[in-house]
Amino acid sequence: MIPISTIRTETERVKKGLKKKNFPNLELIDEIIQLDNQKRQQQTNRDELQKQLNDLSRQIGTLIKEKKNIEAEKLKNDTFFLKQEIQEKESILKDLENRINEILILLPNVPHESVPDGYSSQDNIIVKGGGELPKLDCKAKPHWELAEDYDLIDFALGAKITGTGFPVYKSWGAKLERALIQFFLDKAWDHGYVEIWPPILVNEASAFATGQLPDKDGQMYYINLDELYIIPTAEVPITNIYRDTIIAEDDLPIKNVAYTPCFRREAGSYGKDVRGLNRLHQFDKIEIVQIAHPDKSYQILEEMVCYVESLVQALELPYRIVKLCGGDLSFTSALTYDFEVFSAAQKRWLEVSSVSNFENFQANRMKLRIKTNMGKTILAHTLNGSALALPRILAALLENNQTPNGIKIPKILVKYMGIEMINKFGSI
RNA sequence: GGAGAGAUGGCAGAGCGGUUGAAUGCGGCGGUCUUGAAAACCGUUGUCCGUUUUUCGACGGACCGGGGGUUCGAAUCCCUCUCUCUCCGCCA
Repeated sequence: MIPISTIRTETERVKKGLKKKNFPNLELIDEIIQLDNQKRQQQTNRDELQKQLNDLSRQIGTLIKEKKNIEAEKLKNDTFFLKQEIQEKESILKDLENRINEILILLPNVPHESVPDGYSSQDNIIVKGGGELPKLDCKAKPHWELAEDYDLIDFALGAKITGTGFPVYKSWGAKLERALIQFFLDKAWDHGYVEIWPPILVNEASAFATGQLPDKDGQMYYINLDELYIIPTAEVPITNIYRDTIIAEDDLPIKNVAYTPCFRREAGSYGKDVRGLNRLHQFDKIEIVQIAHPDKSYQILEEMVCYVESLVQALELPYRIVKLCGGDLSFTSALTYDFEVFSAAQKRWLEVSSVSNFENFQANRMKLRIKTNMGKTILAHTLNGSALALPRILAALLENNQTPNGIKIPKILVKYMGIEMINKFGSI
């Protein structure tokens, strides 16, 4: 949620930013400023009346102590109209506040000034590429066929147990999944991220704080009986650790990493894009989260991008880093870099990570603040990134590393797998 | 799931209708003392909103788990929700 003070003091920047995000209702900005003016006016009035009442009450207190009951009763009568007036002002004030809030939660975050204009992924900018595209012969298979050939993943079985989009990993497929999780967690641990193993069900306040609600209501699974949401990403429980807290500047940056399964309803998805591991209802992801001082958050964003890059490099996957344009940016993000990995058999780039700076957008919602060394209390900046999401990494690994003799395990994972190659006759 | 107890400032812990934003202790910060440190002593110590100020600040309002009520006045009384603890039951 954009702080109202930002809207007030940087109106033009906010408008320009929201326009870049293709936000259609820019007139809401003017409306909110007007409402805010009214609200402050109203509060000043209310406070003044409240003061009068408090003064009277105090006087009544002293009078009663001095046994001057008649005078006290007189004063009591005086409070009647005052109270009524306060109540009126109070109710107007509340209405104004509610309306302001309603608008505020509808406004997406203001993008960073470096974010390119654009409407869709077509307009994103490729900032960097790396790794070599594998040369596969024309008989190369997509991962869903390889998964079946080597008995690694059973999509039909998952559909039987649960439904489509809930694959069953088996044998070396299961172990490969576990190896990746272990590798990603170990790597993050070595880079100073404190590991967290959080709940994967969260309450409404948490879902709201990170911005999933109200924006993504309907994309999350919801447990009606207990009014709990099943997390679409570890970002939700991890960032919410710091909801309603004030962190000392010297404790920054806070770096956390968590592995969790993630659940997304993906309502409205269909077609070839959802084949195999490309789009699932349940998948595994390692998420890194940082809480940072506003002055340092963009430097930290670059560091996080570098870190994620080191992961895809370690897995020897061809990748590219994409800077999202305004129209492709998520509701909460100010600047996002996507990582894409090349899936050789599908001949497509698959998104495997999204690294974002939310600036104070989430922090404002969840009242996550920093006590600076100067003694000031300011909103923190929050950042997070996938490091990494497993299914499409797995898809790319299977496809890119297929050989006539089996599927080659990347060197870095050999120690986790205990084998160098998955083949049809057991593995070596 | 059943029965009971409780929720107060960074922490511990008083207050149980009238200058109580809240005693006291610990912690934190500043100072005195010391070659330095410790100890001791003195001072200080939350958050949000608004008004005002060039800044420091000053003033006003709100906040004692959340919401509502009673009252001139509530941390204190009432209702309700949430959470925590203890005992019983169930259980990986």
